[in-house]
Amino acid sequence: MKLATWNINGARARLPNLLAWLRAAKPDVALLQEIKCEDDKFPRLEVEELGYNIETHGQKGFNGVAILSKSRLEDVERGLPGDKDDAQARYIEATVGTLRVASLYLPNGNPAPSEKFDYKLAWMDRLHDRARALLAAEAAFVLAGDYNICPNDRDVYDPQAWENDALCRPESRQRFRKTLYLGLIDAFRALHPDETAYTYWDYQAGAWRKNQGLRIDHLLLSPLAADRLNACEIDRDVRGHEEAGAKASDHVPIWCELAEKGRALPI
DNA sequence: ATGGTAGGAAGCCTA
Repeated sequence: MKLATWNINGARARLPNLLAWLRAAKPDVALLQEIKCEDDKFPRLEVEELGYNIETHGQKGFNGVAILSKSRLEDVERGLPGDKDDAQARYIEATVGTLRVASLYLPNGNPAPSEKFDYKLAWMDRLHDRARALLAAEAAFVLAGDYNICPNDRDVYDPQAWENDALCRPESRQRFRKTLYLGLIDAFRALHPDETAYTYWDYQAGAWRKNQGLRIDHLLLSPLAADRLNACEIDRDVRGHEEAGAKASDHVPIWCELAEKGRALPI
């Protein structure tokens, strides 16, 4: 199965781009972030016409996440556990076949330090606890989305210029590593250990033209999911695609291909 | 070069 994640930066403004990409890339599961609308405003009919089931966790104006799946979605959970007062729509989880998937939009956290940075770090601690609970249940799972984290300097076009940004701060990277050290793998980095590749280019200052990007969108796989990992790639060209007059998102899709069943280990 | 661009809301905020 092909599982993709994409921060589309507005589901309604980006509908032509979303439909064109779904037709071309044909993911079995697509995890979306920043739909920027309430659940009843999501362009449901147009996406359903392409054969997708849809579950959203939206809010007015900002944030908002969704899961699209060609097969049935079960046991949908909205919101990241651990703070019942958190009103921001940044997390949705569901089961597709035997796989648990989450679409997550991790807080940006700038400026650092600030209340926003504290919220980011607390959110990362909650994500760590959620990953630990899923591991304890021995589930095959993928936690994917816009992590707003550059894991290493290799993932930043200008590490020195970004060293005090919330996306690169040691506190942010430490928490990302802590979750990886539970036993999850960063699918792209596992298959492309030395490659410099980005998933985001700012709209401003000609960042795309100058290839001044960041790798901040990630697919984290549990051991049972990682055993099935065949490929992981970034749809980089999408950054330059206008569709029917709609500008590109500042993020591009990243996807992985998972074998349907566990493979024998190549010993 | 301390600007630049975009989406959604609504007469700014978030990224």
